[in-house]
Amino acid sequence: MTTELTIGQLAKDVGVNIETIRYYERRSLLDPTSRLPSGYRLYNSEAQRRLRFIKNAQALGFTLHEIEELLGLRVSSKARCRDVQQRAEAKLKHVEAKLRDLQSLARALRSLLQDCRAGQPTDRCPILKAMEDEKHEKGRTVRKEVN
Amino acid sequence: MTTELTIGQLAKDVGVNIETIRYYERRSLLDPTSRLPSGYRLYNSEAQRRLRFIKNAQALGFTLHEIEELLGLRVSSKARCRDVQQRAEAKLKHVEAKLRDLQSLARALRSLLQDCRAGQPTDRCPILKAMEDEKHEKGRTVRKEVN
DNA sequence: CTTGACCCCGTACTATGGTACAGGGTGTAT
DNA sequence: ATACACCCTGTACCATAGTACGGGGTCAAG
Repeated sequence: MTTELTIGQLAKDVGVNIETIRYYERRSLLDPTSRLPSGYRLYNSEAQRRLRFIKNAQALGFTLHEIEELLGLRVSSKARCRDVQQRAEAKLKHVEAKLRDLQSLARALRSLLQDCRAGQPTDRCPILKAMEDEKHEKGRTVRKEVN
Repeated sequence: MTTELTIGQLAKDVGVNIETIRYYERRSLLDPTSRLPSGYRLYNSEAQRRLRFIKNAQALGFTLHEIEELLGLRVSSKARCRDVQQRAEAKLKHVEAKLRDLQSLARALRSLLQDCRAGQPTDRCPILKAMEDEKHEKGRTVRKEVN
C-alpha cells in the first residue's frame, strides 16, 4: 500500500505546480482520492498515475479537453482501443499539417533572409517589402489550426 | 488617388473582421487615416497596406507584439534592415526549433500507432499504456528514437 | 505554545487574438 | 420620412492553460 501524498508532495513528485493540480481538479481531470478532516487533499498512486497520464498526453500534443475524453475512454477499456487509435491518428494528421505549415514558413523566412543578405543592407528591406506585398497567399500556407 | 474606405469596406477588402480592425487600433497597430464628422473611420491605401502587412507578418508566424516592433522599425527604414534581418533570423531559429519538436511528436505518435495496429485491438491499448508510463519525461519529451 | 511550513477556498490576473453585445447615431435610397 | 445598412463607443466575453494572492486553518517540531 503506497503512502498517500498531500498535494504538495504529489506536485513535487510529478513535477507540476500545486496550483496546476487544483486547476485540473476544477477541470474535473483529477480528483483527490480522499481528504483529511482538515480538508487536506490526499492522493494515492492511482491519482499519481492519472496525473502522469495527463502530462504525458499533453506532451503528445493533446489538449486538456482531448485528454478529458481520453480519460473517459480509458474507463471501460473494452474495444475502446480503436477509439483511442482514431484519436491518435487524427492528432497525427493534425501535427503533420502543422508541420507542413511551419516548413513553408521556414522556407519563406529563409528565402527572405537570402534576399536580404544578397541585397544592399541599407536599401529598402526585402523582408519588409515582402510582407507588404500580399504574396503569402492564405491558401495552404500557414492556416490557423482548428481542432 | 484611391478612394478612402470605411472600416467595413476595408475589412471586406483585406478579408478580416471589422472588430479585428478596431482591435488593432486598440493595440495601436493601425489607426484610421481620418474620421468623418460623424466619427466614421476612414482608411487610405497606406492603411490598407499596413493592414495587409500585419496579416502577412502574422502568416509568417510573427505575433502581434513582434509586428508592432516591426512596424516601429519600418518607420525610419534607413540602416534598419539589419534589425529586421536579425528579427527574422531569430524567428527562423524559433520556427526551426518548433519544427523539431513537432517532428519528434509526430514520430512518437507514429510509433504508438504502429504498436497499436500490431497488437490485438481489444486488449489493453498500447497508446494508453504508453501514456500511463512515465517514459515521456519532460526534458525533450516524447521522442522514442532519434533522427 | 509558538513558529514555520504547509494547506484550504475563492477570486482575480496573466498572455494571445480576437468576438459579441448593448444602446445608440448616421447615410442613403425609395 | 422611414426603413435599413452601416457605423460609433464601451464593456464583457471566448478559449487555453495555467499562476498569483488574500485571508485564513493545520500540522509537527522545538
